[in-house]
Amino acid sequence: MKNYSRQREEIIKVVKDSYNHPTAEEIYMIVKAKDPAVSRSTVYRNLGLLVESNLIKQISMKVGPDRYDYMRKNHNHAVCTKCGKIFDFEYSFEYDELQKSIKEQTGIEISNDGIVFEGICDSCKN
Amino acid sequence: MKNYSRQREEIIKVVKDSYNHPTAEEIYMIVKAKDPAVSRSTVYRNLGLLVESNLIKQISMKVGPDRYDYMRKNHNHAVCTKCGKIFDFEYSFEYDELQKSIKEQTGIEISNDGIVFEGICDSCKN
DNA sequence: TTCCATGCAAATCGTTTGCATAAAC
DNA sequence: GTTTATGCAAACGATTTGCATGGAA
Repeated sequence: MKNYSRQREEIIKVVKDSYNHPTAEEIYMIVKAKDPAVSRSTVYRNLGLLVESNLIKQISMKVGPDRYDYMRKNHNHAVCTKCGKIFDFEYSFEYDELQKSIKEQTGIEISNDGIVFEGICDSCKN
Repeated sequence: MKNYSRQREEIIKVVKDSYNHPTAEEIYMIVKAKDPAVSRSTVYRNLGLLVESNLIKQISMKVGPDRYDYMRKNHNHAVCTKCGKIFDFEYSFEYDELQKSIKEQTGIEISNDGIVFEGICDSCKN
């Protein structure tokens, strides 16, 4: 992410303005509406860069394509493993203790948003 | 999963005997060593069925193919988002409270193994 | 003898890559 | 003028599907 680009600027804007965890394809469609010449690879490439620089978060699940989330205040994600819908929620953990325990047992250092909660959502339960 | 099949039996056995969270491909290779005629689709199809009937657990990550885990006692998974390695660990949460909170805020009902912890492992930190 | 599971190959889906061109610095 | 980012199309990896066949109940 060394050089500025009009496309990247727009991609950031789109993710930032989306509060529904869009997929790469959805982001591509929105950007394309404004700039019909944009290519899918540009979207993928930039999403990758933005994730690396911690500007956005990438959420992978069993079901469907990855989704992206602009980094705002601390919140967690609960994912429906049937339909792939993502819900935000807030909950304060004993992070310190949990982190320490995981670190000791596995060597892995997790962050607040390194926890994904999976389950079945209301509408899929029927 | 209505009818018995020799192939399924072997697939279950392989996952059960693997303590390293194998991928579908890895499972396929092991089964194929015993039964060269087995097909990849059979492995995929059966893994899907076994996940549905809660005999095994499917773990998806940002990196690489899904991995499978035979259902034993309660343990959690910490995934390295760089190399995809999965570590087991044990930690007792305040599940009831957490579950209730998520349920209230999102409608999602999670189970113990519906929590995946993501971070960077020791060897990838270098 | 009626389903259900299999094997094979082709198709699909999400994503990445190679390469020539265009834009940033 | 030298990078770096783009657009396109082709390649890719993981998984799913359609269809004919073989095995289970």
